[in-house]
Parts: sequence; C-alpha cells; structure tokens
Amino acid sequence: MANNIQNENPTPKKTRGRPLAFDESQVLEKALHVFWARGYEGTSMSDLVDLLGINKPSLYAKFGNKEELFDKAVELYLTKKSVFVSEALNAETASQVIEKFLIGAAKFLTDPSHPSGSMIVQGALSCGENTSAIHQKLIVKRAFLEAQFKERFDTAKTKGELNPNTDTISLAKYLTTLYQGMSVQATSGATQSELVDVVKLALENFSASH
Amino acid sequence: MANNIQNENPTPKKTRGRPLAFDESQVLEKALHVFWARGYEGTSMSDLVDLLGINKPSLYAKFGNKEELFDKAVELYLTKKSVFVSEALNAETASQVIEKFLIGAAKFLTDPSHPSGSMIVQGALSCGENTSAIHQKLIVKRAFLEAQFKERFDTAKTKGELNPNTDTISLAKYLTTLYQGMSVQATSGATQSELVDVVKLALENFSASH
DNA sequence: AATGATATATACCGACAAGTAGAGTTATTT
DNA sequence: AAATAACTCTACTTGTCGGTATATATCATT
Repeated sequence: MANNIQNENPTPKKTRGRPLAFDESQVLEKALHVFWARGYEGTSMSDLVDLLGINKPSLYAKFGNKEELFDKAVELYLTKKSVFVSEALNAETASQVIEKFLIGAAKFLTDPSHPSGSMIVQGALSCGENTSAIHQKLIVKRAFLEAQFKERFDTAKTKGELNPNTDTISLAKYLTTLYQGMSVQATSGATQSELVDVVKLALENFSASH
Repeated sequence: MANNIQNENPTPKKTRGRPLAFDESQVLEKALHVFWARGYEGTSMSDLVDLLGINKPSLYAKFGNKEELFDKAVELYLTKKSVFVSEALNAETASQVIEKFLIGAAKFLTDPSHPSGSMIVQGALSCGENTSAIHQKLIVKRAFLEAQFKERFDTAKTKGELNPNTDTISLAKYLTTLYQGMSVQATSGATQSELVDVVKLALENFSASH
C-alpha cells in the first residue's frame, strides 16, 4: 500500500541485478512478425528462440508462456500495426470511413515491411482442441472490429450521412467479410494493385447505393 | 502391360487375403470432416485413429502418410462437397453465375451437416515451414477457382452478357475474396441468414453496374 | 571485497507428434 | 489341410513440442 510509493520514482534506472541482454520491445516486435507470418500453431518456441536471438528461459521469464507471448504480440499488432483501422473509423462521413478502410486495408495487407495478411485472421483460423482458446480470442477481436463499424454507421445514420433504412449490421459485416477475404488473398500472394482493383470494384458498386 | 488385362475384370470381388474391416470411402469421409474442422496442423494422426475407429497401420496402409490422406480428403471435398461451385459456373448468364455462387456459398459455408467454412481456406492458411507444401497446394486450389470465374466471365463478355469493358480478372477476384471472407465469417460463428444478408448487400450494389 | 538480486546458458523433462516393426488373425488358393 | 496373401493389433522408435531445474555470470549495494 503505502510502501510502494518508492516505486513512483520517475527514473528508476538502477535495476539492481544483472541487466537484460536484449531489448524487450524489440524482441516482442520480432515475435510478432513470426506469429504473424506462421500463425500460432505454426510457430514453435524453439523457432522463436532461434529467430529472436534470446534463449528460452529468458523468453519465458519476460513473456510468460507461449499463449501469453502471443497475446502480447496481438496487443502490439492491434495498437501499433493495424492503425489504419482507427484512422478509417475517425473519418468524417460514412462513405469516407468505408473508402479509407478498404483502401487502407489493401495497402496494409500487402505492405512489404511486414508479413502479409491480417494476423487476427490467419493467427489461428482453425486449430486443434488445445489451441481453441487462442482461436476464440481472435474470433472476439474480429467481432470487435465489426462492432466498431456497426456503431460508427449507427451514428452516421443519426447524422443523416447514411440512408435511414440501412442495415448497419449487415453493412459492417460486409466490410469485415471483404477485409477478411482480402487477408486470405494477401497471404496467398495477391499484390497491392490487385487488391486495390478489387476494392475499387466494391466501392464503385457501393457509391450507387446512397 | 498385357498381363494386367485380368484386372479389367468388372467384378474382381474375391480379394485373396483378410478382408478390410472398414469401409474405405466412409473412413475418408470422416477424415475429411476432421481435417475440415481442425485444419491440417490442428489434426493429428492419433486424433484420426480415435475418431475414425481404425488403427494406425491400417490407416497408413490404405492412405499413405498424413499429407497424402489430406490430399485425398481435399479431392473428395472438391468433387463431392463443394459442388455448388460448378453448379453456379454452369448457370446461364453471368449475373446468374454470381448470384448462384454467392447464395450457394452462404448456404454451403454454414450447412450444419458438415464443418463450417471452406476447407480450402482454413485447411492450412498459415503454417510452419514443414507444412508449407500443403499451404502451397491450397493456394493453387484457390487460384483455380478464381481462374474458372475469370474464364466464365470472359466467355460471358463475348456473348454480350457482360459490359465489354468489364475487368474480368478483378471481378473474379472480387467474388473469390468475398467467398474467402465469408468462409472466415462462417468459421467464426456467422449464421446462414447473416451471410445471406451480406450477399444480398453485395448483390444489390452489383445489379446497378450492368 | 563480500553479499544479494537478477539474468543467462546448458541441459534436461514428460507429453505427444508422425511413422513403423513384427507378431497374430482371417480370408482365398492350391 | 497347407500355404500364402492381406489386414489388424500392440508396442515401439525417433523427433519435436512446451516448459523448466540447475548452475553460472553480471550487476548494484553494503
């Protein structure tokens, strides 16, 4: 209680024991890339040890077990990597939200600076029974994206940006469905321009409806 | 060469040794369902032994190794399960092809009589290095679906069913993208009516373009 | 310099993976 | 009935998995 005030020292530099031989956030970044590219089941802890340049006990000491490490990687992914989503959600009008999201998705999913596709889609799409916990967590994340769109479109409806009898649930689901499909395409080798063409096709047909 | 004429006996019933204690096609059917639901990596041969009611050496004797078994399951899936695809491709007009495919997909992907989603999508979407052969094969299968649509739309163009400046590649890619996204949705628990709503949304916007 | 705290390194654990050996069983053929 | 072909069964091998015990190295503190 009162005795942890000492921890509020703003610069607790001196750490007492032997210092860490690796940069924690850098290691997590690398782990994210491996999980992103190979999925949860496709990645072994030994793989990570090799690729991260850190030995196993240190890995477990810093990040817990494999599932916790994956969770932390997912959190990093959502907060720092797939930022185009929140940028799209903050767009002015509903149609701008849609366009920004889909175009942003085409670019993000094929960005050569990181693995292709969405980690939330391909991280654990199907799995054995021992992996179903991660499977479920990713389903929740996907549902959350959909719910964000649904809410955004609901408020858009009240502002008159959207036809009042728009089915916002289906519209949100359509968008995330397209996104998830684009993710599969990206992991299958689709290029950025191919995905942009697909998006343009979807958007063309869309602009006729409002 | 000439000495295998005897094998052309239309009813080679008498098989010499001890008869099989299981129905081969029935076992393959069950194996398909397991792979379909759990993916390649998520399914272990021991799982299959338990669920198929057949012991391991018999399984290996009849179907080769795990990869060959998976390949045979995929073949069964494509020829006997996802038949709605070829039905859609054989539809009269291009717009009927699109509608039949998407509506058929919504029903197929959520059909309660078999695992949800597409085996070709979730069978090995991402994987470690030792599974990449299967990964690649499924990519080829997905590309083949796309190519079938592209060809169908090309002939539709010559028949005047489709606007002559239609980008048939992108149209085909759009359709398969939507399909793959719907597959992800189905494995995430989306219901048939939800997917049908998504499809209707896509079709509405589509019908404006021709 | 000695102590205590923390991190690293090697080597290991039990569980389970894919795949197989070899003995036993059940049929047809001669 | 004897021989042989084909299948089944138990038990095993080898390798890898996630995870850890133990010993050692490196720092701040005293």
